[in-house]
Amino acid sequence: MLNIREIAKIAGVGKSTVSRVINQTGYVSDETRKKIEAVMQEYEYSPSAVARNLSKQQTNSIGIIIPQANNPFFDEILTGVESIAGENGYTISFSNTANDPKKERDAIKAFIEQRVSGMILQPTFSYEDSNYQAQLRKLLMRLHAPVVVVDRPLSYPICDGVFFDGYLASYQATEALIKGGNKTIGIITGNLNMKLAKERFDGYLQAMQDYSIPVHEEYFLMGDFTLEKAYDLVKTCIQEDKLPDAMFTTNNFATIGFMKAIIEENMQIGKDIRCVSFDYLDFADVLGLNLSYVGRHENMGELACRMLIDRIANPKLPRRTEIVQPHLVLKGSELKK
DNA sequence: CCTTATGATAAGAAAGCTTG
DNA sequence: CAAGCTTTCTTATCATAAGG
Repeated sequence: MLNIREIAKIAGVGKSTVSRVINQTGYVSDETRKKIEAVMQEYEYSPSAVARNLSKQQTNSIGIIIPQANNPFFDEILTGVESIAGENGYTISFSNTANDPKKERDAIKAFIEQRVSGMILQPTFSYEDSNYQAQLRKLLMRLHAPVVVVDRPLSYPICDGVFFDGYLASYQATEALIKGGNKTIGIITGNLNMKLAKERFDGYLQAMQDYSIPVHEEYFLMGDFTLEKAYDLVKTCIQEDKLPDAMFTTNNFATIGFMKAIIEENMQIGKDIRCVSFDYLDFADVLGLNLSYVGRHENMGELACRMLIDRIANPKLPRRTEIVQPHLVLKGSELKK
């Protein structure tokens, strides 16, 4: 494989000139530029990213950290980041933390060593813990690159962020179930110590209150955003014959656990019980479930990546926070016939 | 003396080699 | 045996030259 020096020799110019052609910087006459381009094409020259990174002391890559790669919602974020990064000439490095703060720290350290140009971080479940945040802050200082936090807001924000109005989303989802004619509406929550889970519960409660729908505590299924827990809770409900008219499932795993239990009992969503889910599951369409859901109005990954690239180009911008709005999609599973 | 154009050189990390 | 130079490849910076 040829290097820049050999290309320069063949073209009969200095390697600085070749470098200027590659990077479209500085002064190069039209004539020499064409000549160099012809040589580069003929010998299929491609610059060494290794040497380029060494020289520039950075990699033109964006690090992305996601807590749970098997959740379709996080996949959506990842896909969004990747597409915007690609359009702008960045590559991405990916790390999955499985919600483990230690793994997250290791991932950030690896990105520090890689000299990433920026990082998109979706923190672990510990995101509200002040110890965790103090450690995180220290590490992020060492990164010397901008960071955008996604989906889980730190209580002491230290960088740009893209978040979601989960309260409003839950309100709208619950409202859809109410307008769908359901009299008793249950909810599968996450751990309510988490702000993210709490606001979804609060949005539900507010909608119920605004429409004067009585709430029954037996329909509050206190879950933890896992499939197994949601499954167990719904199973118990069915066995005790205490299923409400409709269920609002507040994350993807709650939805899947719920569906598993329902399908296992030979019940049909839309017929035996209504449902609106938080976030979109494409396989629900494949199964013909007509599952209504409240999704995100914009792709949070795309938004975060644009924000990060802006910040890399312009480090002195004031700190920015964007709140993505909900997007309700009704397909029929909310209607009591 | 400024603009355009080009080449020489240092810097960047680390392994391998040479020299004292 | 250790200090120091070379090598890898590219970019950024500086120096230089020509032409207006």
